[in-house]
Amino acid sequence: MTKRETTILQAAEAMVRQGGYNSFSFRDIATEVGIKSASVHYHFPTKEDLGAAVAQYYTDKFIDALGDPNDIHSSGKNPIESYIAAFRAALIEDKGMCLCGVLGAEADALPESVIAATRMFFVRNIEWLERAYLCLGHTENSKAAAIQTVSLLEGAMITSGAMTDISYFDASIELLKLIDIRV
Amino acid sequence: MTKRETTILQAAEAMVRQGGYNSFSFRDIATEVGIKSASVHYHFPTKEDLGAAVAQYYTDKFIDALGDPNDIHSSGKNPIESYIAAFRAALIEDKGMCLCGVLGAEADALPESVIAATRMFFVRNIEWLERAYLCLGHTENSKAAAIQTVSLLEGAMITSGAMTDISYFDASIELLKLIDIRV
DNA sequence: GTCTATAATTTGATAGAC
DNA sequence: GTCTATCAAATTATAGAC
Repeated sequence: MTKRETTILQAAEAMVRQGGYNSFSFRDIATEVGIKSASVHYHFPTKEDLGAAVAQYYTDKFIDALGDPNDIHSSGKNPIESYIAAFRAALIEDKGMCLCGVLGAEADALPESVIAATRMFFVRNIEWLERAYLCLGHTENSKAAAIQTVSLLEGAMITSGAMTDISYFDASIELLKLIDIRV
Repeated sequence: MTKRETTILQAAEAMVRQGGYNSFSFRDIATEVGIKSASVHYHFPTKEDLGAAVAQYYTDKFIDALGDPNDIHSSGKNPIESYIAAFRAALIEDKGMCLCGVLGAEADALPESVIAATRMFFVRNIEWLERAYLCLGHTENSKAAAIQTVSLLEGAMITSGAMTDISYFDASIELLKLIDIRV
């Protein structure tokens, strides 16, 4: 992945997170990056290529930023709280939805490879969360707790975004605290 | 609202729920309904008009189908279970996302009146849920419980849709049962 | 790698006949 | 209300020069 390609993916990420897969064009990306649309096609021949690449780029970046749940736990912190903080930061700092939450909502009309990349976001996040809950002692319900956590956070972003009020996000995630009492 | 306008809104609803606001055109709607695109413009002059109308149509239909939470409770049923069933039916029978969940995810790039109509979906759903939790005895946390419920259901639809596996929806909504123990 | 130029199609929208 | 006809702009994508 060259620097230019990374810059293109960053521009695409911002636009998908604001309005979805069909809300931007190759010209929009090109203008933002400071090149021409034909040059964007050189790096990503079709929009499907670009869509799948940005979903994978976002997922890699997101999972990488989380770090290892066991390491977080070993250092005395709660990995679930770290995970929640990652979503909250994405909502506040980037002022945007979760990229794969948006693509997931539009999934029925997306090209196959974009759907596949979007699905991988959820697979890898649920894997991460399951390991986090396991090291917190949830030996029986770790998979279910993981699914519940990612679902609630995706929904909290949407509710909060639709209401344009971060307090709806914070009110939503309070529900996650109830998972702990189930250990 | 004439029959023709209702038919147009139903076609638009299906398309938004499949792929979002920018995934369909006036021609798509016209073909589906069996008329020409100019005729669609006669009923809904701009796409913003159509978008706002379909969000309001969907919300009215959804809230109306729920009925009154007090009546449900009086008849011996749990209104929250009725609410969950409404979302599950929307996911299975229509094979689509929540229309306002999709629009909420795309909100940053939608026309003002479409965002406003989308926000009303969440306002009215939270109101309904708050009344439901109140009649179940949640006198202190009814608003928070309402927000948590709609967020989790919206997120459960996205996760389930992205994974194309309804079991992710069912695993997600198990978390709502924990709200009861908080009464 | 990036550009100019352009093809082929689609899009939201309007004018005016019936 | 619906149609034909049309428009101007935008869209994805390609060919070929530099």
